[in-house]
Amino acid sequence: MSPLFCLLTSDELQLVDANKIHVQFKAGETIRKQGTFMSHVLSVNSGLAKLYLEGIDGRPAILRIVKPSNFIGGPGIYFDQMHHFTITALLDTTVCFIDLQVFKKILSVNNPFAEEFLKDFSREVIKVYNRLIHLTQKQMPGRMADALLYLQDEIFKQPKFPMILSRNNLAELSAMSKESAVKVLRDFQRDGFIRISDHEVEIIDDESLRKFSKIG
DNA sequence: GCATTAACCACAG
DNA sequence: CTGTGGTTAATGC
Repeated sequence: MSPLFCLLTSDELQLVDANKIHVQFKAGETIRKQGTFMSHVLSVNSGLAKLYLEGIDGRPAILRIVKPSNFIGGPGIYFDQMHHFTITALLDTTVCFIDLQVFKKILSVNNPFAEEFLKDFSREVIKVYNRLIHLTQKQMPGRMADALLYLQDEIFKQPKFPMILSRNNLAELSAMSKESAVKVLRDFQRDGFIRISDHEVEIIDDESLRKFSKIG
């Protein structure tokens, strides 16, 4: 469960417990769809999922990878009760759904919890601002370096990790065509920055990738 | 002009 | 899904 829920009283925790359900998703399945009614807030228990915007012609732009204990609310909670992004499972994934009305009810009476929720939400907004800058003002190698470093630093926390994302997924994460993603990754390999074997990526030259990330 | 960047397309494995 | 090569358009010396 997300650390957010540590701030609940035992009564509130019981209320949440009574109004939540766990669901198993297979890799590739859609967990929530952009534009549909938001009935619950989510917490990922196991697995990995991608959270993305459906842009022009439904073309995806990945906002972030969601990992276990991540809480997913979204800007629709207090606006239009809609999902403003789609979430699909990258691996077999279990998700805990908490009734939205119950969640809002607790927010209205538990101040520390509400503050922590806002803090969490604000952090996400700031991250999106940062991504916007990176994606609009960097060239392809810089954006791909960002994507790889993001996976290393924030998702897997180690330089060697399973190749969970297809070339196409990496392209969606770094806002470029899949062809360009293939070419940039090939260049990175040729220059010895990374190694990609079967189902694993290894970041060999962290330093150079960070330089690319910096200069764009 | 000439080079660079990056998308789009067609196509092959 | 992955990879290649050619074409095209925009932008920058």
